[in-house]
Amino acid sequence: MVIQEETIDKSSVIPIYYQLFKLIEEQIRRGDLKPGESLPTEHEISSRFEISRMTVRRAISELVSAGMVYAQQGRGTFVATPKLDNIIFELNDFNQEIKQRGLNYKTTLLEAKIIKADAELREKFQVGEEHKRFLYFRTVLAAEHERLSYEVKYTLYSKSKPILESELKDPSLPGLIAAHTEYMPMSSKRVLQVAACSEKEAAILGIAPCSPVFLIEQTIYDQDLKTVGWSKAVYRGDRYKLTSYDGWYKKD
Amino acid sequence: MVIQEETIDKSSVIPIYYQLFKLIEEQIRRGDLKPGESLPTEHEISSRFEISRMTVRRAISELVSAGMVYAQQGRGTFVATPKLDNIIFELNDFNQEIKQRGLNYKTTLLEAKIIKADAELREKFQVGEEHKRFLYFRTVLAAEHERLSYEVKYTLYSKSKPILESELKDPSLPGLIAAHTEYMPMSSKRVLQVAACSEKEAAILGIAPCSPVFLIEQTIYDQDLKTVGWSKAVYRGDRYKLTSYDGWYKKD
DNA sequence: CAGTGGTCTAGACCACCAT
DNA sequence: TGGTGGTCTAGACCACTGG
Repeated sequence: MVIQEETIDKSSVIPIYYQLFKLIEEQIRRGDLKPGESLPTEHEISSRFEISRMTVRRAISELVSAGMVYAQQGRGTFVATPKLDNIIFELNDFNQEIKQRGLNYKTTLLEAKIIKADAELREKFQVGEEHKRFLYFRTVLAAEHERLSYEVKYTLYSKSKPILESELKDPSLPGLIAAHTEYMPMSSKRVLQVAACSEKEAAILGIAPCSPVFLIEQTIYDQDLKTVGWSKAVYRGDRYKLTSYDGWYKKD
Repeated sequence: MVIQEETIDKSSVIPIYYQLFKLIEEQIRRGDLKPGESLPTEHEISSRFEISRMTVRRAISELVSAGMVYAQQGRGTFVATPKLDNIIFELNDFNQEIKQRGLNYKTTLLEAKIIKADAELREKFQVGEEHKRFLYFRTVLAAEHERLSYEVKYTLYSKSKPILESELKDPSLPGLIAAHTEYMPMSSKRVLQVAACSEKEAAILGIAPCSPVFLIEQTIYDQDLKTVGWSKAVYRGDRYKLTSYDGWYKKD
């Protein structure tokens, strides 16, 4: 497969590896290089453009990262088939979309208190009798006076700097834990389910009981995989959705 | 910050860059290197281990990919703070979990036919009067005689190799399109919502009407972003969930 | 200005694959 | 055995940051 030579400018401020990456990417997108076909060898590209093989490898490694080609030692480098059957839903924050719409959103703190550890909480946090106290608080997010989500959060309690109400309204539980406990959140697990909301949740969100909702439970761990935080969030099913893009979109 | 020297073995079959990557990763996990702290400079690591700076850079680039450090030109390289507020739900196939449980699952083809394009379909596929025919089919996935999901799928129809029933049962619509049309799927968009299932869907899945369900609509595009396939899938809310892990898990 | 990371070179040796 | 990608070297020059 012939790669156009005239589009590499070695004196450009744009890195050579990046120019080459874009060049090959474009050929794949246009269909000049089809899935399963092989790229020229690294040595061949290197000598054709009179650039170092290491620079060629840098360009190819970018293509590999983008999932557009794959390399096989001893055989060659080949154009990949777009994988469209993966599902990857990603968002920085479930509420980000709401915020980005520029709506007038507001977080309300419904309740916040120190509670005694009961058996269920100790089970969740895998702690014994020595931990008697947890911080417990509940928040509601609303936009344009419509309530959108309801969250219940728990963390291990440790006396430290006083916590401001504004901090409890911050959606980031890991951030709160990092700032106000001795623990450093290192990883987190989330489980997303659909559910019919309870009467209590329905009343808080102002929707009909049994309406379908997103339910996200988050568990936060420190570096020893000790549970240091837990939250359960309910999101109105008619106001949230997740969108995912797969394959080879151009995003230049 | 001191990095242990004795753990790099230049004669090992394990690449040097990988040993160094693991070495620094471990120090970050253990907390020897804390978020915000700087790594030794590339030159310093290079000379301390008596390895090339390019090799050091390779190790650091792996750490950057893992999200554990970030580099700033002219300043240095720093340990990142784990980002736990992202949400990334990922699965190769929404049904993969079901299959992995080793359950006896089965896909049933409910209906398959060539249909005339109506205005709604032409709108969805952004085609004019020239496309009169679409392939339309519906499938149900069951495991252990319990119906789990229901899917409705459309593709542009083009006369080609005959399609086997087994191919219509395959969950991959992009695969079917690649194999039996002139189009090459290159990208795809999915929207996930929660919904209360309709009476028809409830009857098919054997659940109560208005039960909460996952609803995933997928649109498949070719390289020119022309729509070449569309599907709508309904998944029982009480049988599916999405799990996401964030932060610095070890997965050795 | 000195020090940092970013790019690039022109080689080298190796493991792996196909023939 | 020859060709491929994987690793590694010992330099070089640059752009950017900070004092």
